Amino acid sequence: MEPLDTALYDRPSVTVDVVVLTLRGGCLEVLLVRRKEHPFLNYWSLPGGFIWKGESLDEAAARVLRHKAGLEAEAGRTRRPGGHPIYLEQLYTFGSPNRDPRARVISVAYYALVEQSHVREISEESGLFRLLLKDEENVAEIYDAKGKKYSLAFDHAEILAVAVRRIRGKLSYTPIGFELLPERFTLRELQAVHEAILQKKLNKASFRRKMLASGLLQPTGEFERGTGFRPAELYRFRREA
Amino acid sequence: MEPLDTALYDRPSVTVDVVVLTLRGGCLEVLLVRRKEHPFLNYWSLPGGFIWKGESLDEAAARVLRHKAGLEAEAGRTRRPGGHPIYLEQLYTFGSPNRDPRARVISVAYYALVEQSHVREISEESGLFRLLLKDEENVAEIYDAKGKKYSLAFDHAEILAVAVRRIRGKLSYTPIGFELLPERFTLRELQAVHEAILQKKLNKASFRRKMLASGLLQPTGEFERGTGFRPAELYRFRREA
DNA sequence: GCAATAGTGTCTATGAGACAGTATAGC
DNA sequence: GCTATACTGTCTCATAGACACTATTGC
Repeated sequence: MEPLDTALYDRPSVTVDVVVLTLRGGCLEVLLVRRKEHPFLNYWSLPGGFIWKGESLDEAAARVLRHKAGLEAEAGRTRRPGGHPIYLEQLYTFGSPNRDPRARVISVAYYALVEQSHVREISEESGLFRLLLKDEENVAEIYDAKGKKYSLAFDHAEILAVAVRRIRGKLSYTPIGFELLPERFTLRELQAVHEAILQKKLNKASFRRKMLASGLLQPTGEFERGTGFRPAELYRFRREA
Repeated sequence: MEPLDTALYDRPSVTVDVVVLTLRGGCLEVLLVRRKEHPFLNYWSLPGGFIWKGESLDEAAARVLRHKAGLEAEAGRTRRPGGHPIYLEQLYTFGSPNRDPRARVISVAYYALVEQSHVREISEESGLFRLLLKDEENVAEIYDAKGKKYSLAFDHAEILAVAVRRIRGKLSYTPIGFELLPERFTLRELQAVHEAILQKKLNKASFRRKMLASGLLQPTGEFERGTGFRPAELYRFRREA
């Protein structure tokens, strides 16, 4: 077997960028990190990194999640601190020839769904930003808590747009809203997650019926406490199904 | 701006592989090419190629479609010989560290939907093969016209499995079946496409209602000829919608 | 009792499947 | 007339939205 002649072709660098999504205050938010290098010095950007030798794409994404987002992970099986895995899925691969001004860099984008309490608080180097995607737009908009708008490094605003569209589409046939909630949650909380992602109000009775009929929710027999009104039952996601 | 230090990281080669799907004899088929090099010498494989400098991933996929599958294309806008574009979409990126025994090769897979008459006839170097994906399997099976089964090069049987699952999912919320048919077609032909992809019989009246209600079909006022039974009206896909 | 939300029941509209019935081509 | 398929009408069933009604908590 002769060695592969790679000199004839472009030899791009390949990175993995991870869109870490969470829910806070009824809004979809994304974890961004501040760049410490040129180009786009001091711009906010998606956490990412180059692929290492001997590492699969999934493993690289889990490593980025662990090192850059502080989310515990095992090789290939990223886990929440609590124990069960963080939702992590490949999104799309971005490879416009000039998306990085330094060199040819192809980015395999992933997205992760994380419960808000597991994400580090905002700091100088990283933070959660509100994520807004208008219909018909192909770039997402990013705001901090004060409502200030930011431009992102590279084509990361486009990657975010693809991520939001993907999760909206996915939600319409899969109830992945769980992944943004603690292990036990009420149906009201789950409905709020769906409403925040889909950006529209849902019918309460219908939402309950559909969720319970799916067989994916397991009632725990326990209830909320100290709500000031009738407490709702807590459910758990049946991951085996 | 300092140059990117790429020596610290793995520098994989990046290829594009295209799953060209078509419909023949009521079955989903895929275009494969025979390898002329090691590894997997003489094995059938997906048409593919390395990414060139200055070329986007979409453009690379269109080029592979044009050169290796003989399907006319313009930069970024692959077109059928007749005039309207061939459906071409990014599928998934495969990057297991040992998927190519020679070197680290990451493959960005695309899939294309093509009318059967536009695909070259079977030859020594390329041909159409019947494509079968069993439930719960993560590799597809490949058969020639005589029913002989083949093993594919690299992880291409896995790529095909992902492609079949993607098109099945897509069909349930988008009527991409057109893309496998000539410009004008009957509702019976369209239904046959859906049945072949989804691997199940559909209700005729219901299928008609749904398709006509979608507003995506334009009646031409013309009819089939020489069928031996009542001829059906020919429809056209309204691409502007 | 009041406020607020949990959880249920009922009506309606919509859309899919089943199936029968009429229409139209070649023979 | 016969056959095969096109195309339509109707019934039923499942599901979603609308909305009202009862239940349960803290105050």
